[in-house]
Amino acid sequence: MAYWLFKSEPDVWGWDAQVAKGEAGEEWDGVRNYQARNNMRAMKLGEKGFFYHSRTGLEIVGIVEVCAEAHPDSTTDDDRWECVDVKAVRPFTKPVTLETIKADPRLADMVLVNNSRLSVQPVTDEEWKIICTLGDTTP
DNA sequence: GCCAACGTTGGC
DNA sequence: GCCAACGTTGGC
Repeated sequence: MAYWLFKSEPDVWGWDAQVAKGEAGEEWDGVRNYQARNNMRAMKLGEKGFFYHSRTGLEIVGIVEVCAEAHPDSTTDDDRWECVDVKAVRPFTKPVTLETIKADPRLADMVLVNNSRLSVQPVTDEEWKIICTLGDTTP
């Protein structure tokens, strides 16, 4: 069971919008980066990921679950691009800010810290547990 | 709003 | 196949 992190600008697609989609979930479309796409191709049904607000939020606000494995991105005719569907699982009691993550030496190797431009990233089991604890939610 | 970092494109 | 130019992302 792998863990992931999805990044989005809250003005464009935020946690509230994700929650509004309910159980049906929504395509994580618009990704035009091979590394991010490859990460989505590796995702299995039921795997979980963090939902991160970039640019105007800079914090992890909740947990989403993969509810459809990789399929063609409906927002383009270019067959190189695929995406998964995700649905909101639960919000964090306390959002975990980038500042908090950077300040924690145990999280120094996170992709979020070292490659901030990658919009879909893997998260290790250990990082997952630590951040869930910081966010006051069950892993 | 700025700008550094990164990824992609395209001419050679 | 290289690399300069360009566009985009995201933290500040």
